[in-house]
Amino acid sequence: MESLYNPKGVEERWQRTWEEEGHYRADPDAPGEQFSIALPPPNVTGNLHMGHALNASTQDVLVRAHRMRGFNVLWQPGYDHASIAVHAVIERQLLAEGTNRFELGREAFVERTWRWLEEYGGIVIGQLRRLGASLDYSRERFTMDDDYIRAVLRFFVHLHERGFVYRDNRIVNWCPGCSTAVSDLEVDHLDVDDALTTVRYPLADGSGSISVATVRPATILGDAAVAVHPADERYSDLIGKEAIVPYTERRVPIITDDRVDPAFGTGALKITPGHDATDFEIGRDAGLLDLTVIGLDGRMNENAGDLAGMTQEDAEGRIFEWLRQHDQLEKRESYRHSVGHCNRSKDRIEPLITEQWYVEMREMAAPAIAAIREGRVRFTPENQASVALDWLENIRPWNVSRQLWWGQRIPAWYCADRHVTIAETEPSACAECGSMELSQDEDVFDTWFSSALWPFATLGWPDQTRELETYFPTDVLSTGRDIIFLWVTRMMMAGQELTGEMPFHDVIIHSIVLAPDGRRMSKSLGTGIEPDDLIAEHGADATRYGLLKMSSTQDVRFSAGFIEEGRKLANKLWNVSRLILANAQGVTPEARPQTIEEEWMIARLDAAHTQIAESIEGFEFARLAGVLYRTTFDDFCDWYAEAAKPRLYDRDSDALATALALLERLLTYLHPIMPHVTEEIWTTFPGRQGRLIRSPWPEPDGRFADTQPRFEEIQNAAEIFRRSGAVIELDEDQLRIFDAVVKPDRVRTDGDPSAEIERLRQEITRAEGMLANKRFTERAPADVVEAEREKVARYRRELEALGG
RNA sequence: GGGCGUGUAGCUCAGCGGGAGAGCGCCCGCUUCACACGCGGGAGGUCACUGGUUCGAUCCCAGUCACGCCCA
Repeated sequence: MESLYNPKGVEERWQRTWEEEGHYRADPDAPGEQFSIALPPPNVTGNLHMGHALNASTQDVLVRAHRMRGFNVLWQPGYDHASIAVHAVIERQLLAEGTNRFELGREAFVERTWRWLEEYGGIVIGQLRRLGASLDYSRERFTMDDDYIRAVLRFFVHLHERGFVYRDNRIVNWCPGCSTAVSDLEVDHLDVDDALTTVRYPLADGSGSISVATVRPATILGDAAVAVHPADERYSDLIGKEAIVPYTERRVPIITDDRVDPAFGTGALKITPGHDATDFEIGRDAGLLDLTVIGLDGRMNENAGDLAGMTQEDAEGRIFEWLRQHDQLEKRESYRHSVGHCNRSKDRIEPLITEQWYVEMREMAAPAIAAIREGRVRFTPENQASVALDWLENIRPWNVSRQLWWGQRIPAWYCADRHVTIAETEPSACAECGSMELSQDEDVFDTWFSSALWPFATLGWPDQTRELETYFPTDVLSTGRDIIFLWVTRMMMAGQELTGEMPFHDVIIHSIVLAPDGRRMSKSLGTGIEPDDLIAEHGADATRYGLLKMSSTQDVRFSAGFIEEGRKLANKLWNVSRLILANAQGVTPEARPQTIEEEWMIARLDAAHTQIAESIEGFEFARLAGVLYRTTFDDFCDWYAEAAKPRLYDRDSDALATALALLERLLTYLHPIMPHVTEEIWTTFPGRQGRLIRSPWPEPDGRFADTQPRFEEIQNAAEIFRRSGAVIELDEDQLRIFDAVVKPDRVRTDGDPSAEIERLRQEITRAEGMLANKRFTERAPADVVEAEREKVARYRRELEALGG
């Protein structure tokens, strides 16, 4: 064994071996209680980023720990098809080739997409292998697999049968860049510097005018009303009159609506139902006309009269010119406000009226709300449950159609009379009129509509497979905060609706690893850190350890120190193993404790055992890493191994057998978080067979908890000696350990205990001060008071030993 | 506007009712036969601020000031 642990070859070798030997494979017929996790499907086009790596580390700890505890484990991998992202890539390619998807045709477009994915898609899961993620790679699924598509179509048909599905002309978030509608959740609101224009609208009866403020003058052409707040006295005598819309010179009513903010602009709002979401709602309630003047391409459409075909900017220019000529332009001032942008293409969202498929969600939300409230689905950290609840309680209809070609095509067919037939497979005739001339809806489903089925569609649903029977419902879902609405709540709703069960009972929301500057990692700013690079530099074990150690409940800035700590831990473990194994040829691991340090180390492992169990059950992975670090460095290496060294050098067979057994136990505890180095060491034990990955989880010993105080006396004596050269009295056994660990003949001390004496005197003063306070001794709990008394006694003993 | 969260050592973070902690960095000393990715020692903190509750507050409560994220 080399003196420096080099993870490089070791990690790759074990990843290959574990997978080849089938340790990652799930067998639904195997014994043991089930434990299953569905890996949140990464985007098929993506690369492994920090979130993936942290999330996979989290899940792998749970998966490996449960496997060792004898559970029948499935960790299910796969991809989602990333409808918009992939579609956009292909469209960009076509544009560069001087063509477009319509020239190419739907079938060829989809064919080309598959070919592109074969070459460039699906690399994240391979990268997870390098992290040591023990997914069942043989079960990889894709949301565009034939079976999966069948499940998605079944979902839609089911929702249709339940009466939740409808088609409607409503205002949507239209992304001109992606040429599709996107859901509210796919829109980011960013502050934008705009201009606020105040325009005078003459009253139709010639009695004056009313001024309105707008950030989008081009939409004036689509105005259907002017609205004021009902309580706004400034305008009370104008209500019911008509105003004349500039440029088009149409007459529109002046109405009231309490959604108007009297503090915005002049307090009078132009209502343009075709181009603003709030206006659309006001317009619907007031029975106004939905006039659209901007088309899907973002340009003025045929309703814009002589401005048709112009860009909005050009149209605005013409409208300004007209306003100036007619002296109706009151003012124009700079204005900063929040504007929706597509979170894919970053284009400014155009609110437009289009016909889309919607799913009414309220009825489906109710069981998900109940499950969270009743604790049947728990969130960690707990406060994330309220985020999910808040969204579910205010849920809105879901626009599930996307005007794209890459995805599951909506199973709705139309006859010449526009009757709709919804069916899983292509119908031979219109359900309403029997017409045989049918054409299928051109749109595909929102990607999240399909991934909502992930925890069970990957197991074969709607067929009742062995996998579904064994592994569903799954146990844990681990993901990032931004995915709660997009996915977690939707999986809960789909699960209840289709299987009658919540798809998991625990949701872990992992922290976000920020760039060192405290902002989200950003490729464009160059602040991204690639997990692959960390693995190459420090090893997968160190990367896993570091990511988990740095991710407590709050978001955290990336700090290489945590990864380096993991690397040092691996190296430390490697070297203490060298110490033990170098002397242990032919020895069988067996705990035969005969000395204080051995008994104490067993007690320390027992204590660690409890804390490890608590950390895993409570999903406290940073705490888990901390416990393992301290147990390894402080307890095992600094104290136990140092104390045991003389007997190991003497090849004392009891000491060696015990050392091997204790090391084995330590390796087992460390395996879920650092699988490679632990497996590598474990395998080199004399006469070893089998694999650590499949070894049983240790049981605590429980016999030696009372060794703690006697051992702490040694540790305390060592500290005082090292600081001051003063020797605290110890018994013979304790002295043996003290000599082995401290090596007093080699320690150079100043031999000046005065600083130590001063420190102890201060401590005594503090504790005696407390004890002199009657209110403390009377009101504080008895054990607290007693503890202070004991401290004073101990400090006095130590002071005496120092000659103070 | 509503919600969630964070301000603790130079840095990144634990701790959350009874003596302020870790890792990294810094200083000093160690080629001690597992490890210099090491060992030992040390310096460094009005635990954001102001009140309150308590025998006792970094921890609980109220408010203030900063910062972050989400929803509308």
